[in-house]
Amino acid sequence: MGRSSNTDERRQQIVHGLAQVIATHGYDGASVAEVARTVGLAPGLVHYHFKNKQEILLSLLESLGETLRTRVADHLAAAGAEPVARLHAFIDAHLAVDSSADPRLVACWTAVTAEAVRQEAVRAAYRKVVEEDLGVLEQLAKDCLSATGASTRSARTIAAGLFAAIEGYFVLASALPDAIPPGSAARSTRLMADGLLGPGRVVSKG
Amino acid sequence: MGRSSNTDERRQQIVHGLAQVIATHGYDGASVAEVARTVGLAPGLVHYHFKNKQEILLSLLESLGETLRTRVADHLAAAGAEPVARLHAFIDAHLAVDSSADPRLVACWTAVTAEAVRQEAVRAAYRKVVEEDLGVLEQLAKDCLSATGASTRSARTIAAGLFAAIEGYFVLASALPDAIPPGSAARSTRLMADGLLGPGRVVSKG
Amino acid sequence: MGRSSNTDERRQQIVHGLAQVIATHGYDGASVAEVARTVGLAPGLVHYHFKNKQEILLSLLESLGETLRTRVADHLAAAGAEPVARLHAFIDAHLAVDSSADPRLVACWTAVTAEAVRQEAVRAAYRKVVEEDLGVLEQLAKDCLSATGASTRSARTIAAGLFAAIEGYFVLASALPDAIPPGSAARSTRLMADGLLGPGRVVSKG
Amino acid sequence: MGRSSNTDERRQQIVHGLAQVIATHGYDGASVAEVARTVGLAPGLVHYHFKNKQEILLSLLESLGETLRTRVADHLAAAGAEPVARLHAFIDAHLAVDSSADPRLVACWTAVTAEAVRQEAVRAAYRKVVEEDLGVLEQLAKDCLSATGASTRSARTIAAGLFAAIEGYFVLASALPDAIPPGSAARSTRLMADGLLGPGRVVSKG
DNA sequence: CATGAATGAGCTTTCATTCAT
DNA sequence: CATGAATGAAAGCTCATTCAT
Repeated sequence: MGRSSNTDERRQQIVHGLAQVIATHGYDGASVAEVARTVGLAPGLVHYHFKNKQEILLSLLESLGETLRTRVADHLAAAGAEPVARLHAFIDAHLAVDSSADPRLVACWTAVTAEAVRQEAVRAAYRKVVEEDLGVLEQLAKDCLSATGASTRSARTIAAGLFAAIEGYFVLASALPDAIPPGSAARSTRLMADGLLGPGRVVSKG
Repeated sequence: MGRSSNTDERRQQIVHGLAQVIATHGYDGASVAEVARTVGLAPGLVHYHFKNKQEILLSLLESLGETLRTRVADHLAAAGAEPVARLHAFIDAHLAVDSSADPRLVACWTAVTAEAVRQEAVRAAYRKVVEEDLGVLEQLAKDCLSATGASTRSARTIAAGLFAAIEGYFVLASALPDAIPPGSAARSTRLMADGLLGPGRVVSKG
Repeated sequence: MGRSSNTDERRQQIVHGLAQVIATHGYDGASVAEVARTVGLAPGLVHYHFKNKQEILLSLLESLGETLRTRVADHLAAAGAEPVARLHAFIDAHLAVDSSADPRLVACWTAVTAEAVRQEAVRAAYRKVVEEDLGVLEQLAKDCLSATGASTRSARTIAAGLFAAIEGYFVLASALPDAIPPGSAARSTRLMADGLLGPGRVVSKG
Repeated sequence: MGRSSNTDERRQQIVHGLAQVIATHGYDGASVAEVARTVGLAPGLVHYHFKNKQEILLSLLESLGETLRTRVADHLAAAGAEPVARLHAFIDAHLAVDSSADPRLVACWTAVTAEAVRQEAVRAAYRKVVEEDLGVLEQLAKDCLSATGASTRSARTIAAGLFAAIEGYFVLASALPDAIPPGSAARSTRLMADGLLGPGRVVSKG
């Protein structure tokens, strides 16, 4: 009896709508009304499925995290066992412009990042996603260091640097796409990784 | 003749107010009223000196560009003639945490960047600032490459990569400061530069 | 024949839910959704059993009237035949803090009264309940007056005064409970009754 | 320079508007938009002068308290020194239907009372007004008791009872005006006072 | 130049009510 | 009877911008 629940798909629809609108208008500029219009729903329905606008954003963040996790897993699975190859695979998972890369997601991610700066709850969720990603990256860096007999002390710092480069490419891709020579992001980041892992590698205070 | 115009001073005050507020509330969250309150002016006065809120942002962007230009010039002047030292100076101008570094400016910059994504006029002004900075960086890269007898073809790509890393550190510093090992940003970026300039350096399509 | 209708039971449930919610949130603050949630029903079901929210309120008013009627009847039955004792019993039925007194009902009653001020239909139903109660009170006043050989002309006025005192205690109990010395309401009202019935008793225009 | 401030009169205007609307629609039913329309102001202006709707209500409560204080002072000033006469003057200040009595204010007061039940801040302000009024009433009761050589122990209880009667008449006047014999309220309340002050007067626990 | 009141559009959110299942 | 998703009309509130003084 009763209509069968379609809450999950509705929530997904709304999250998708927010992603669409955020990509071009930013979070503040994404009115609930337009999000609803974008996915063809009545405005009131949005708040039936989500307590408030922030909750949609948190849900979107979760979804972005999930997408990222999947991409990373897929690329790593295809990369084999060689540490550096795996590190490169991680970079490609984030920056390679392949068939499954969605420029809209990048714009979305940078908008979410901007919002994490000023909403505590968003920052917490953002931190979770980032730290998971950073954790994987740190482990990959460790493996690379170990393979050459180097100390793994700097793995975290290396991970942070590479993550910054990736995040920076995202921002640049959103704001000034033509400032990035086409196809250079993944390649350059691999070289930056080489630099971080090389003989002059970072050490703490000496 | 009547009292001398204080327009410039007022405009600076207002721009400064916007910077203050933007750093914590973002651009959308920065109401004209609060900006005025922050610098002790009447709300109406803001629109006497600026056509609209966006114009204040553009003025702020100009001011940020000026600050950046000065910092870079100062660091380069102190760096001497050695190409790699000059490149490191450029990096330090952006990332070194010294007495003249203002975390508020970083937050401000990332907020402005976010706005450049969606306002054409802001993007244009942002592009101008970034391209000037990128231009300097490209030249520094060229000098480094020339010094080793290498082709300068990849200078632009190298500049973009380093700029991305810097921008990424800015974003990370704003959103998740403790994800960056303290003091590591400038050092890591120098290593990334080494990687980009090294033997495996980027080449375009072959 | 199919399952027996449970409409009456459902209606009672819903009315009970409204009473619960009204007591703390007022009528406007009592959303249909929360009323339904309070009694564990689906929101849609409420409008199957009641045309609209007002109808639930009217039903609640009827229920409150019934409760009152019962309390008065019980107290009068236990009071014997002496007129003043019966009047005191009426007062106790409204104000005594005994095991069967429900502070929630008082809050509920005052909320309903407030609503009677602005909804015609509620006022009509409220009038019916009040006038029945007032009618009983007037008769009790008449009996007291007759017993002393006094004119019964002022019975209605006396009844109105006592009813006002009772209603006022209800309001005060809801809004500022600690303004009423504990246990004083019934006792004070009996004294007020003495005053109204006494030698200086009210007379109309002369 | 600049337009001279008219904030005070605007605030008064808005408070007056709320009083008008509240009297017929209750607090929840009084939309800010209608309040503004009632006094011929733009909707946005209301929130320029008041932080939110509740603040208007608190301001109204203050204004009602001031009106009450003035009425009581005026009546007491005209009453002379005789304790019972002064008590009667207090009652008249609240219940006499004279040229300065405003039925709208009564409706307003009952609506505010209803709101005090559920908004903490309103309750606090309401308590302040009521306790000042009750304090005066208690002192008047004490004076009456002292004049007859009786203990003043029950003054507070007497005051609460009379206040309840007054409040009850307010409620009744708002909800069912014709349930009160015209002109009887003040007279009956005086008699109730007689009863409370009489030989059977309230005593605590025996 | 400066003030701060005024405007009105637009936002998020709530909610009584309806309706497909 | 019952469910719970869907609707759409408010509501309170914010704010860039204008303007009388």
